Amino acid sequence: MRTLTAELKHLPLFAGMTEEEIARQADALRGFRSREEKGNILIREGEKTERCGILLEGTLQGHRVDEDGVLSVVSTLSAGMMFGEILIFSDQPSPVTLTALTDCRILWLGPIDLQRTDARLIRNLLALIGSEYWALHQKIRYCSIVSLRKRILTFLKDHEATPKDPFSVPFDRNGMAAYLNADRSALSRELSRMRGEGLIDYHKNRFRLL
Amino acid sequence: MRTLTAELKHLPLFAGMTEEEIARQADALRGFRSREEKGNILIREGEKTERCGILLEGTLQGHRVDEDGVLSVVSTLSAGMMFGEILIFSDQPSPVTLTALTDCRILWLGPIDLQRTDARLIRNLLALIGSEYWALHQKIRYCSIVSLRKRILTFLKDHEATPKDPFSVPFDRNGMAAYLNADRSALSRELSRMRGEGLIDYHKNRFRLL
DNA sequence: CTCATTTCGTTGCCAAGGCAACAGATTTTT
DNA sequence: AAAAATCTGTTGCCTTGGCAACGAAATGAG
Repeated sequence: MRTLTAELKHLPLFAGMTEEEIARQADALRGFRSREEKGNILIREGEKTERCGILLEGTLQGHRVDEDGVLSVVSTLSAGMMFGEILIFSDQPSPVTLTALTDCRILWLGPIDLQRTDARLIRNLLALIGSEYWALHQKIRYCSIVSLRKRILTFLKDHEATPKDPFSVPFDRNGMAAYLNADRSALSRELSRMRGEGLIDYHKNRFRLL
Repeated sequence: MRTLTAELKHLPLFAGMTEEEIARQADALRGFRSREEKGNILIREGEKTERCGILLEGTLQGHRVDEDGVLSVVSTLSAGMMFGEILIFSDQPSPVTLTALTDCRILWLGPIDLQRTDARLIRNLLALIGSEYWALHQKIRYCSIVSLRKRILTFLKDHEATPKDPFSVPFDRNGMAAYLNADRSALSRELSRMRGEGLIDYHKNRFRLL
């Protein structure tokens, strides 16, 4: 673990720390790497965990399936993002199931001994928690919009980097529908209506607001 | 501030700490008390803050109003709960507006210097963040249930302390509707249907599952 | 290349529930 | 206590969008 800190120094968790500090902290944090195949489940809904992780490579998805089998996608994680870091300090079970959407490389951390942890790292950790908290609020924002059209538009606007330019969303139709709590066919229908009215243009997961 | 630690030692944030430690930490945390009248806004959506707080007495509500004036209630806080503790370590703006639903007493804390903060207190803080995170996931769980009836039932089950016993929910009809993302009249209609079918019984904000 | 599998679009049907409007009940104000 | 304001229930109307079913397109496997 004390090797390969080069890959770690660009991670938000280690921001502002020297390689030496990182190596020492990663040691104290009991870090180790693993590979996960597409489809693997990293954390199951309802389970507790004492480890959190950083996604070094690949894509993860946090989701939940209700009694009727309806899939609800809560989050999508891309490289550099962290997961489980909120769980390990409370004894709450995981609210979602975390699955590898592609082959992944993970850096696992924990259990974390706060006494031995750098204040700088704790600050970074808290900032990361803030981001995740924010993402969750976004999801709630979408959920609480009644009209599907407005829900879609809000979602798209939030993903638009610069006005009028095309952009990608990190979902296929199914995923997008599950994230927006909508029926896939209803989503398709509404999207093509919106294209018909000249509001948007799109192809696959690339969109453009007009 | 170094007085009146008696009231603080039962707060989750100070769990497991001696009065002496609490007094020292509360000092380091720049704590001070304030009173807020019913209707006061403590934090406004979109604003950043470097202070967080603990609700010593009263009730707070976190909510958001969309462009069309639709109210969405995100959380309700009762005495002992904390707010804003996630915000102060990230530079995210507040995702909700926090309003006093009744007259309140608040203990304000921050800005927090992590270097000078007890590890025990940080652990407590992280545990509290975990609870809030969990509550947010609950809200998402409700949101993502399509059928209003199931949404109501899930919500009620989560508030039922012991099976078959009556229990209160911390909302009036309007609040409950806003929290469940439903129309108030639709909620009333569904509730009386459910009563008609012998599923539940209720009066005002007291319910019973049958 | 062919067959299989997954993904995406389309459309008809229909029920859930949003919306508006009103009435009774309850609470607060004066 | 009277009046005002707020809260809750009820009901009719009608749109939104869930559901199912199917075909086309795209992707992948053998």
